[in-house]
Amino acid sequence: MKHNFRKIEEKWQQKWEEAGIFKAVDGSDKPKFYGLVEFPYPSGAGMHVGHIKAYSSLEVISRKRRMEGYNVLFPIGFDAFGLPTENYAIKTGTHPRKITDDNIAKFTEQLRRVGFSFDWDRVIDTTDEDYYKWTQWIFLKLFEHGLVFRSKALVNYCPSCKVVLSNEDSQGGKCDICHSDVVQKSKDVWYLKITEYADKLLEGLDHVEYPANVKQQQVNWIGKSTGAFVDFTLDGIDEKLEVYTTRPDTLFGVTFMVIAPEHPLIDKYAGRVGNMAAIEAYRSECAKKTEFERTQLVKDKTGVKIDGIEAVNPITGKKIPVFIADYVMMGYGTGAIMGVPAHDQRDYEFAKKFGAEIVEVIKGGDILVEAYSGDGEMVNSGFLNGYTNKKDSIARMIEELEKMGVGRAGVQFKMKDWAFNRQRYWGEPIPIVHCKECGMVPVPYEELPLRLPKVENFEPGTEGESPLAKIESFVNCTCPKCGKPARRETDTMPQWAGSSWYFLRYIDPHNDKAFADPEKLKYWMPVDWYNGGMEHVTRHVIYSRFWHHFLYDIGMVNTPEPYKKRSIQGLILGPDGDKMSKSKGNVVDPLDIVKDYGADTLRTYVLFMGDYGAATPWNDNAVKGCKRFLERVSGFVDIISEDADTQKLETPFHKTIKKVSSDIEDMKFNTAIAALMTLTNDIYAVGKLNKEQIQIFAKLLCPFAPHLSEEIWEVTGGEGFLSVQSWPTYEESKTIEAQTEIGVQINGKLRSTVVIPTGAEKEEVFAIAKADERIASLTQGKTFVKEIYVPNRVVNFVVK
RNA sequence: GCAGGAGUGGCGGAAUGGCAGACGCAUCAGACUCAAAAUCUGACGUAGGUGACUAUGUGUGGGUUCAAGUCCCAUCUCCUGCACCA
Repeated sequence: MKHNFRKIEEKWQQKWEEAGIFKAVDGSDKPKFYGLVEFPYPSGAGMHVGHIKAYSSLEVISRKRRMEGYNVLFPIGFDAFGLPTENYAIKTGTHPRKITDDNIAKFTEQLRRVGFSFDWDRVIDTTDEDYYKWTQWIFLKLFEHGLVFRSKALVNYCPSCKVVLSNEDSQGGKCDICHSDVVQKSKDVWYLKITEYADKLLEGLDHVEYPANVKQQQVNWIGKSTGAFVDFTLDGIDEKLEVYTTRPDTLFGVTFMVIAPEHPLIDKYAGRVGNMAAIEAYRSECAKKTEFERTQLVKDKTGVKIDGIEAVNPITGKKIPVFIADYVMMGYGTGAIMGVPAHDQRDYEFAKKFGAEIVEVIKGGDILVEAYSGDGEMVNSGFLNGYTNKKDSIARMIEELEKMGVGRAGVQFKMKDWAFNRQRYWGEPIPIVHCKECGMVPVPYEELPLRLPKVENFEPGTEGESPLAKIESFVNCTCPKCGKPARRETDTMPQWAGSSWYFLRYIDPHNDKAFADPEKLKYWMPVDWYNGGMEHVTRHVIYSRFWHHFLYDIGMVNTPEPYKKRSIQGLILGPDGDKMSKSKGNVVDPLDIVKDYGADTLRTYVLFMGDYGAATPWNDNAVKGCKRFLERVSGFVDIISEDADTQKLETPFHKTIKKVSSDIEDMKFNTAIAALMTLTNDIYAVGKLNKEQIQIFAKLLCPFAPHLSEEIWEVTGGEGFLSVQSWPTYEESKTIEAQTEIGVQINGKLRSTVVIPTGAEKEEVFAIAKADERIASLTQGKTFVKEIYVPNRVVNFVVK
């Protein structure tokens, strides 16, 4: 049979759609499988081969699950709010709604042509008002439960996009969208209190199957540390200066304090400060630097001593100087630290430069050379002298501090609250009204969705206010509480809002009474397997876990963790080994591959090209190799025979069923496909195969190359769709060959191979090996010291 | 600096401590062809040998073991994430 991929791919895509065989069934009594892939952002560029690889893993697993008798939910949708669309709208003067609709149509067409077995009845679009109604609903629930607050803060601001960015969106000091430098700006910001869930997010990791590096990255991101808050006093002023430290037991070694340049203490006591001019100069210098510069540059410690203010060590009563320095961040801990130069390298460098005293309190290092942060005996530390265990000395110090009322055990997280507003048009409006009388008032639930007004001009204001602020009819409203005139919030939610709960909406996408029916949620959740990219580990995955934990706490979902298992796909690099990018011109368009080689070839290649989790360069020739493989499979149809010779293939078939089945579960798609290629070579070596065998082969190939497999199933007289036939099974006993070739080593070096009956006794194997001509001649006149046999693998004779 | 991962032919990559290089690509030779493409057959880590074979070989240096790509110690390089986090 000729592999006419153009004809058969169109044919089967149409048939699948007409028959609706990939639709998930609500209320089924079959076991369920919920396979999830990260829904795409529908950009104007269309799909990328990376999307194909990202979806292919769960496509294969979902197809296998269906054949194994599961009720499978394998949905797709579009995460369509966001800046790229809005920027394109501004540039072209086209409404983002139209751009989004066009792009979704384009993506949909592309996805269909690859033959993915998505349930197309459940497609969602985060910009659809029936969808974002529920995004707003969840926001109001968060608001109702005190997890939303507003605060003036230094924020990451992108001057080019004119938008406030979260920490997650400005990693490395660059805007995630346009890559310009981010600056610090003071703004009113909506925050979601994700930090309140830091412990739950950390603890939840113990109950999910994520790859070790993914877990580790989330642990680092959350950055929990335990320690203590200690109150220093200021000499002659009735004021506390609170610090956070992980080593309160080094309190006897504190010789100075440092506060962040932005610390409010300075302005409060400006009158007492003798060198305010110098301090102001230093502060404005710091303000010019971005956070990136402040944290990234390897540089000398800088700072200024505050004249006229001294702190008092609560334990020793000693007076110590106070500095401002930019190595202390306002955003972590209390914005103030106690300087322990003997045991903290940063404090050490600072002390050296500014001439502060260095007092050793832990023995074990050489404080003349560098700070010592290891363990050791406590010295110069009053009641702590003689302690050698860090845990004990910390516990004792906290006990003392608590007794004295000047300190307490505490926990800090690196994770910060989630900045949750953007000054942009193309996002979910934040459903809050500002009333002079009542303050911030939530829009009543029954008024949702709060729709985006129609706008002609999407340009944000020069000071970064939202385009919505210019729409009087939107802004002016009445307070839902007191009925007096009020103003609407004009900021919108960030890109990450819609994707924080989308997997719940797939379960019941058309429900207009709730975001999803509780019974359906109970049946389908949690997501059994979620595949996506490494880049979302500290953003989308954390955010969505947070929302889901919250929904669990208010009784809206039945599990705390949304995703049971997470896997990560590796990047597809350009043929030159560089990351694919338009500017390098090394981007491969999946539709070109579909046109030239077929969807089955594309699907097979992206999984065969290498380890699924690793970054692998694209190789056009290797694509042809996969095409050649499928053509050889196609040729099986012409060599069907009910000849007895085909029995030679029994063992290879059972072996392959076993290997393909387990490799798919382990995401070792490359070796699964290799096993099918090996079997193909075996089949051509025999020269024929029977009908049962070709149908088994088609089933094994079906998750990878479903169009060709369906075609083979049909032309060999298979009934119905192959995609819903049962997955082949194997018998362990039939995966074993009657005879096995094993290696024979002398002193660990391979010298010969012999054929033994599989599972033969040790003694028999030794006899066969010794009878081998080469072995016999090499061991002639030598003494056998030791004889080792690894069943069905290798024999090793140790001789002298 | 901290954490995680990876270094295997010309290339992508396989190998529960047990015959390194499965499978594919590229290359070379042969068949078919007027010829080319496609297809089929064979060779294909490196060095030596006509040859059966011999030596050598998984970043580097040690070690454990009858046996190491795999385990241990040290070291170099690369990738990914975090990073003055007190």
